[in-house]
Amino acid sequence: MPAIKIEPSYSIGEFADLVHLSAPTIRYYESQGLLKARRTTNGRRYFTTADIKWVKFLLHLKGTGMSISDLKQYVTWRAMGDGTIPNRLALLEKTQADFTKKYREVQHHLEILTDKINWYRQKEAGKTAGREPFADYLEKLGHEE
Amino acid sequence: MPAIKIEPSYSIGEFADLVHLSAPTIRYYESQGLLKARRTTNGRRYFTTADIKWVKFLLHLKGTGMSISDLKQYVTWRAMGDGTIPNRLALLEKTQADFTKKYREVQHHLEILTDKINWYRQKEAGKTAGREPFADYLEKLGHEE
DNA sequence: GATTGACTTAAAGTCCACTTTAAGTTGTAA
DNA sequence: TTACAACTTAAAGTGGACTTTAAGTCAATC
Repeated sequence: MPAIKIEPSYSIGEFADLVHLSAPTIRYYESQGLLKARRTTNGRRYFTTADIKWVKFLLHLKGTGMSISDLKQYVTWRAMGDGTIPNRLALLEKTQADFTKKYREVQHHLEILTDKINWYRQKEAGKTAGREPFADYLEKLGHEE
Repeated sequence: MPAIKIEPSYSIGEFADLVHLSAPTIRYYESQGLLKARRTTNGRRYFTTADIKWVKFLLHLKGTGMSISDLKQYVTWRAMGDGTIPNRLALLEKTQADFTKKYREVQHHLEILTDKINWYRQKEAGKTAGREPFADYLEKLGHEE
């Protein structure tokens, strides 16, 4: 029995598959300072389960609209220790506020799209006698603009 | 009293302001076939209230993720008459399906972001003794990954 | 021991949706 | 009538986030 548990390690190709990114994208992220890869003696990158968790979290942040440079700022602060928690918190709160605003906007776009789809369906079914303009239809639904 | 109501008409600059786009963007959209501008005798574009409605609708579609070329396809079918309603309906339904999927994904990203913000707040308040890893915190909330 | 596939780097290329530039024309106000 | 803002065109430039290319190294299999 080994006294210590051996952490699995992954080549860049394996790692890329695990986080559903391409190997060049991983290298690009590393070049941007979003992650750090360890190296084998002959210079090849390898990654651990902790890296997988980190990248997955990064992708969540990215998914809420943070740019690479926002993420880089976050990472920089993170590396500086707990003293920068207020900075990180402020950055995430701003991201959250911006994203929530956009989220409400696209929700409205989706409502209009859905209205239009239903309007076409009614039109196809001959229920509007093919005549009611979409604007009138929207107004009837209370979805102006 | 005039016998007919005169439709207001807008120069490209006025029109751009009304729909919150730039004049070059309006020209670009026209060049892509997304809208048609009428011209004065000396070649200047002018627009009407119908154009405003159309652009606003276009922007809703765009807001749900339709690309310029998707929109162009839609416009082309629209110009061909009611025979293409099934085509347009299918395009909008696909847009809706794709968008709904993305919408759910970003919703999840937002949840993780919110969890992280709350985790930082607790950490700042000294409530986790500065020790509970974020992964554990997530797990407690049932928000894995 | 030769081939194959995965890795290494730096740099150039791609895509989309605009935006900016350049060079010129036109309409209105002082 | 001269200034100036707003318009016209075609073409080139921008930004972000990768992706692709080129040229080479390394490890494992036949």
